[in-house]
Amino acid sequence: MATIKDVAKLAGVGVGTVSRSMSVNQSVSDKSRQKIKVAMEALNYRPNSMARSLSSKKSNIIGLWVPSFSGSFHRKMLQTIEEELRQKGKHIILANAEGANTDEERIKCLDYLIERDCDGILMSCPELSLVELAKIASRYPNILFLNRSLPEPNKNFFSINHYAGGRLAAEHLVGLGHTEFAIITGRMSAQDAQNRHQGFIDYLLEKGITVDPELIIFGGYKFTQGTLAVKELLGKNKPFSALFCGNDKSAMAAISILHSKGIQVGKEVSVVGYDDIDIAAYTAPALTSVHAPIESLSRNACHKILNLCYGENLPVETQFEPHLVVRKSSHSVNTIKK
Amino acid sequence: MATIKDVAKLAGVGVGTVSRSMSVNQSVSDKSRQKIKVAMEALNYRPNSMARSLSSKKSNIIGLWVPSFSGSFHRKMLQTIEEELRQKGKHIILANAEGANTDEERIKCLDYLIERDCDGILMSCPELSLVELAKIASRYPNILFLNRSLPEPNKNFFSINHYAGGRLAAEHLVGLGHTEFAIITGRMSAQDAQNRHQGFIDYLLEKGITVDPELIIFGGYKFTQGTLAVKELLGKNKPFSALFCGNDKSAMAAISILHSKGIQVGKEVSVVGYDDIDIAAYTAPALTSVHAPIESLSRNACHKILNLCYGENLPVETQFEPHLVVRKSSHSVNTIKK
DNA sequence: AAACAAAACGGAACCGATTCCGTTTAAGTA
DNA sequence: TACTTAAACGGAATCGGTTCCGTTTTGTTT
Repeated sequence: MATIKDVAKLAGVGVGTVSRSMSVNQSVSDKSRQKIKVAMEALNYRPNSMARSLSSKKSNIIGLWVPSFSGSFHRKMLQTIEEELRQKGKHIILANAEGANTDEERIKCLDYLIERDCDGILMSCPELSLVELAKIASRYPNILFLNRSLPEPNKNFFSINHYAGGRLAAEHLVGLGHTEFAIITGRMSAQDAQNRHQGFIDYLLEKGITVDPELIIFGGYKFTQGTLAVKELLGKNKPFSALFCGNDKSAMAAISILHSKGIQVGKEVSVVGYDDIDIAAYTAPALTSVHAPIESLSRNACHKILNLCYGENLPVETQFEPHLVVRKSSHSVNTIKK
Repeated sequence: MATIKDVAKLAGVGVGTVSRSMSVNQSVSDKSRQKIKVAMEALNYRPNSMARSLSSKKSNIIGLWVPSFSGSFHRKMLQTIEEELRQKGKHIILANAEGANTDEERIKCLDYLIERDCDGILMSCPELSLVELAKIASRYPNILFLNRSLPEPNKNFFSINHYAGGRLAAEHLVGLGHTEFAIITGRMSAQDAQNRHQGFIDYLLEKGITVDPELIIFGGYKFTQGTLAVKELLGKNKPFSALFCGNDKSAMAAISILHSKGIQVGKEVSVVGYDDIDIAAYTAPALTSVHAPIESLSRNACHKILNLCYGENLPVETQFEPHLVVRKSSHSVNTIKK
C-alpha cells in the first residue's frame, strides 16, 4: 500500500504539501494540487486512518452502548445514529450489553469502548443508577446518556418525558370512559419503565381511580414477556376494560393472546401501547400508542457529540415530549356496555 | 494521559521491556513485571490503541455490512457476531445499507468500512450480483460473504441451503394433504428469497402440484409488506388451504390479518414461515417455521475471519442446513374438510 | 572458576500520518 | 527595478506504540 511519502516522491513535492493538499483551506498551489492528484490516482493511494488518528489525536470513532439489539426502541436509535454519524464521516463501534446483568458487567462493556479510544460515547442504559452514571461521567468526559433524565435538566442527558407519556395514555383511556384498568409494565429496574408506569397511575389517582394491584403485572419489554404477562393477567379472572402496556411489543403480544381467547380488542378491551414503533400501524387492530420521539432524541445526541468532539456548532435539544397516536385498539367504553 | 515512556521511566526500565510485559510469552523477569505493574497503576496507564494499531498494522476492527437493522435475521446475526468478536477483544464497526438502493450506493457503503482500515469485513448483502461480489473480493481480500452462495462451495461464502428450506416447507404441507397453495415471497432481487421460493415450488412440481400464479404475491420481508401482501391475496377471492411466507415477519402479518378476517389459522388455513425467529413460538397460534441456523453461520464466519486476520486456527464450516419446526399454525387438511 | 547458552534488557528504528518552522517563490507596491 | 509581504513549500519533529538488534545479566555445566 502506497504511503504519503510515495505520493510525495512521485509528484515531486514534499510530504507536507501532500498532507496539506488533502485538507481544504490550506495553501497549496493549483499546480501542486494537480500533480498530487495524479500521483495519488496512479498509486491508488488511500490515507492510513490509524496514522492519521495517531498524529491528529482523533479516532473519528464514536462508541455506542445499547442494552440490546432486540427492541425496536434501540433499533431505531441505532439506525438513526448510524445514519447521522456516517454522514459526517464518523464511524461507530458497538457494545451490546445484552448479556450484562450486573452493574459490573455493564461497566466492563463500557470499558471495552473506552479502551478503543473513541472520541466520544453515546450510552443508552436504562438501568445504571444516577450515582453510577455520575461516576462514569467524571471518569470519562465525552459521554452522553440517552433516554435518561436527571431531576434538573442536564446538557448531557437526553430524555423523553415518559412520565407525561404515561399520563397521556391514562388521559386517553379515562376520556373514553374506562374505569377498570389492567397494566403490564416493563422491567421496573429501568428508569423509563418506572416513569411510564408512574405517569399512568398518577393520572388515574388524580381522577380518583385506583388500579387493582392484582391487575398490575410487572412484565418486560419483550414479546415473549408480554405473552406470559397477559396469560398471567387473564388467569386472575378479574374484569378490566382497558389495558396499558409498557411498550408496543408487549402490547402486540397482548393483542395476539386476547384475540386467540376470543376477546375482541378495540371493542371488549382497549389496549394502549408505548413507543409507536413502525409496525404499530399494521397490527390487527392497529395499535393506539404513545409516540416516543426516538429519532429526534438520537439526532440531537449526535449533534451534541459532534459539537463536543469535533468543535461543530449544531443546535441541540435534550428534552423530548411524547404524543399520543390514536388508532383502532382503543375504543369508548360506553359502546361495550350496551 | 500517561504514555509507555512515562511508565518505563517510573519503573526504571526501558520502553521495550514495558511493551514486552504487556504480551504473554515474552521474556521479562518477574521483578520487572512487578515494577511495571506498579508504575502502570500509579499512572493509570492505558495503552493507546491507535499507536498500537499503527505499529502492529492491525486495527483489531472488523467491519460489518448489513442491509438493514430492521429484520430479525440480521439482528440475530449482528448480535451473534458482536458477542463472538468481543470475546476475542476485537471491535466491530457497522455499516447499515438501509438507504442504499443501487449497487453504487451499496459499494460506497462498503468503502466507508474499507477506508477505516478494518482488518476484515463481513458482508451480508443479498442483492449484489455474484460478478459484483467477485470484483469486491479481488479488490479487498479479507472479506467474507454471509448468506450468499456460489454454484460450487467456496470458503468465503457462508450460506444456508434455502432451497432445501423451501422444499422442507413444501414437503411438510404436502404431507398434511394440502393441494391448494398461496405464497408470499420476499423481494425476488435477493438471492435467498429466490432460493426459498424455488425450493418450495420445485418440490410441489415434483409432486405434480402447480400454484395458481395469481396466488403468488411478490411481497417482502417486512411486517408491513406482509400485511399488504395478504390483503392483496385475499382480494383475489380464490381458495387456498396453505400459505407459505418468505419469512416469519410476513407470516406474522398474515396470521394477524387472517385472524382479523375471521379465518382460523391452523384450522382453515395453514401458515408456514421461514427463519424461526425468537418470537415464532409465541405468536397465536405458534408459527410453524423453517429454522435458519443464522447463529451457527455467524459464529463460523467469525471463526473464519479470525483465522484469516489473526492467524487463529478455529474450525470453520460454510454450509448450513435448515430444519423444520412444526408448531400450531399448520394442520392436516383432512380435518378441515369434514 | 571458567565457559557458554539462554534469558532479560535498553534503546534505536519504524509504522504513516500531521504540523510547525524556516526558507524559497510569487505577487504586489513604490 | 528594488523592496515588501504573503503564499507555497520541504522536511524535521512528533504522536505512542512494537520490534529488532546488540549488549548485559543470569543460570547451568564442566
